[in-house]
Amino acid sequence: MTIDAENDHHAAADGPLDEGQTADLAEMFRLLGDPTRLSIVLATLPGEIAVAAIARRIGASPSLVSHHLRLLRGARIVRAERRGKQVFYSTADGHIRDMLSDMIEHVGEPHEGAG
Amino acid sequence: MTIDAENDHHAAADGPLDEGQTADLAEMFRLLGDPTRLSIVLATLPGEIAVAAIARRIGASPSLVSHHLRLLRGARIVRAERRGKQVFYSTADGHIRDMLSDMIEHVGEPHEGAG
DNA sequence: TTTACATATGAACAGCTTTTCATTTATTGT
DNA sequence: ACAATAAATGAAAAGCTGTTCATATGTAAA
Repeated sequence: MTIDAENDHHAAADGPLDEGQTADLAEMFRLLGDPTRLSIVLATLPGEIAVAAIARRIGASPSLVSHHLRLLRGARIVRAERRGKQVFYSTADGHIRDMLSDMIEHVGEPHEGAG
Repeated sequence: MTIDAENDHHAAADGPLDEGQTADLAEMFRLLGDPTRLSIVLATLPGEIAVAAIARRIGASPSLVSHHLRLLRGARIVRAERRGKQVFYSTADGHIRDMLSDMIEHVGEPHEGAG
């Protein structure tokens, strides 16, 4: 056995990524693709922040923020840590932070053909 | 006046990005967040490719691919060029290509805490 | 235990999206 | 003009998602 199941499952040569990786990447994009949820993630970028603070910052109800945080936690985009009554959220790891920082830079830069 | 309207519009200090930029970024993520559409974009990454070729590659109907391509064109994620009967699509510009390349690398790398 | 606060969860509604199928437009060759 | 191929479009169906409101859980202090 030189190849394992992870690389094989009847891959349809989707491009540089196999079907599973493409699905994973899409799922991540999907979660970042809602403005409320993206704002929540961006709010966790500078450092730990509690649910109510996120809610105030982005102008949403704590309930809504909590619902979204559950999805983001599930996808390991954010990480939770309880301290007393509050739960502090932060961006899950360096990958996510780097990725988002790159994206944020890209958004600021000018478009081709818009000169 | 030291600040202009672009930076002011009663901005709720959303983080590093203003409300409009956050919405734009979310819209882009949203479009990449569907597996079919992401596969289509990935198929355009290596170079120009016609609609029917994309359809074959990802195993979807030409009609479906065309519908998705319209959305991707609208968001300037891909660019179209007709040559004869066929329409060749490619990734719109360097930003998008860089961003996606970065993402693809990130997807391949190991998770923290999954050692 | 009771009160108060912070967060999480469940159910339901409204609106949106993806997909399919049928049809149409564009282009080339006979 | 006609036929053949490639792509685009429109309408309708089926399923999914974001949001709200009401309620529950966890935590700390009185």
